[in-house]
Amino acid sequence: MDQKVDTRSRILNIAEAAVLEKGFEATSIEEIVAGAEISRGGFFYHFKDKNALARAMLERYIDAENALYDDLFARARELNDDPLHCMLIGLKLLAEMLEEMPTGHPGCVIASTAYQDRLFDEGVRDLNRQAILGWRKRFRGMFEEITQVYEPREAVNMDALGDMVSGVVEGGLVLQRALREHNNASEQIMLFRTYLKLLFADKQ
Amino acid sequence: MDQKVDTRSRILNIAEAAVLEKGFEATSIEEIVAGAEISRGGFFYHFKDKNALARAMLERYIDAENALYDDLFARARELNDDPLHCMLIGLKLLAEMLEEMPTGHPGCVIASTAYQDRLFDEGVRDLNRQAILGWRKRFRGMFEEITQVYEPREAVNMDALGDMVSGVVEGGLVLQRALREHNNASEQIMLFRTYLKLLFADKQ
DNA sequence: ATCCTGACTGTACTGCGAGTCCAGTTGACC
DNA sequence: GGTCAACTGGACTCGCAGTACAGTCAGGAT
Repeated sequence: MDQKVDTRSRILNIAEAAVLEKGFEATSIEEIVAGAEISRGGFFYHFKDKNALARAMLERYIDAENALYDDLFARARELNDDPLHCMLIGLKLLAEMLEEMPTGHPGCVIASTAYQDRLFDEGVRDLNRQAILGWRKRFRGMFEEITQVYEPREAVNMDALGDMVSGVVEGGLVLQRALREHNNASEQIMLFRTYLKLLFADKQ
Repeated sequence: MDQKVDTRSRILNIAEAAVLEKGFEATSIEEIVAGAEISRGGFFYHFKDKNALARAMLERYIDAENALYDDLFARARELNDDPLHCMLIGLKLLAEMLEEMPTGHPGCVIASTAYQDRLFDEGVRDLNRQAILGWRKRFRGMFEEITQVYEPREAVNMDALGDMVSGVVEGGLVLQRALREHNNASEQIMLFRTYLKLLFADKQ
């Protein structure tokens, strides 16, 4: 129970790698079971269909992403107590993290899921939606803290600004994937960081 | 030859609507031929396989998008000769255009293709890449014109800033699609517009 | 009038992958 | 020794992509 990873997790690991590399539809159950060294029957024992697999993968991915953000901004907070600088440091850390991934970031499952959503059931779609709404709330909260200290130079909708973090990451990953370049996402985050510096230049 | 749309275009129209609504994989040749009222043989007469269809669709989509940008910024230029204001007006027009689409923007084929790229051959992938590089060049050119008149408050990489237009649109469309909201993309564009206003605030 | 060609129709076939069904095996723990 | 969870293995259906090919049909070219 400690030495060998349990089968379900092994399936998820193999599937995640394959799906991030080539997409959900292009990944066959055949190759997943081959990679995990189980039988087709074994796969369907754990997941009633591909939809259930997608759902489990998405849940795991979202949890990991949230844990990453928690960690990143906690570290940033340790370095600087000012909410703006905390945000700026967190974004820098995020950008660095994306750059350090040798093959480039695996690519956000959110976008991939969004564009193939007819393949999935309502549960999967809703999971996706809730994840983005969660990030909106997280970042809007951080931006509201900033506005208590800094006067924004231009009026902006805080929900939209919160969404922009996710949007810039997603958009950057799309570019990176399509262009086959390696640091578009981190560059885009750094540009967004500059935006925040310009927006919150003056203390209240 | 005038009255009825030729079969190839009819196939592309039907396919485009279906693909934008539910994705490429989820669209079967069966339903395309049913919609276009032709036989399966007829379909394969025009397109050797689904890949050729994807390629033709992408070509048409990219041409349309480029024509749209040409038109938008030409109109903006008529309204104001200053390169910054031309850019700001063009983005406003783009945002308005996205909002006016009742069902929301169909969703950019670029992102969709990027995340399913293993389904496609090198030709399709390259088409995608070239399109984004074209937009990078277009917007970088516009930003360089702006910097000849306005001093940017912060140093930014002009290629990355050019990419940010595409990235913000793509990212916004991903959010919109996943959230099932209607104006995220236009909101994101307006936020990016504010960024430019802050970045190029002072004349040289 | 005839021939040719481009644009199809219609049918029959292969092959792959998802998903179902189910009978049987194996190892752990109670 | 019995029970149960975690499988294996094989046979089957179904939908869809793609192949193959024979035949039809309208409209020029000669």
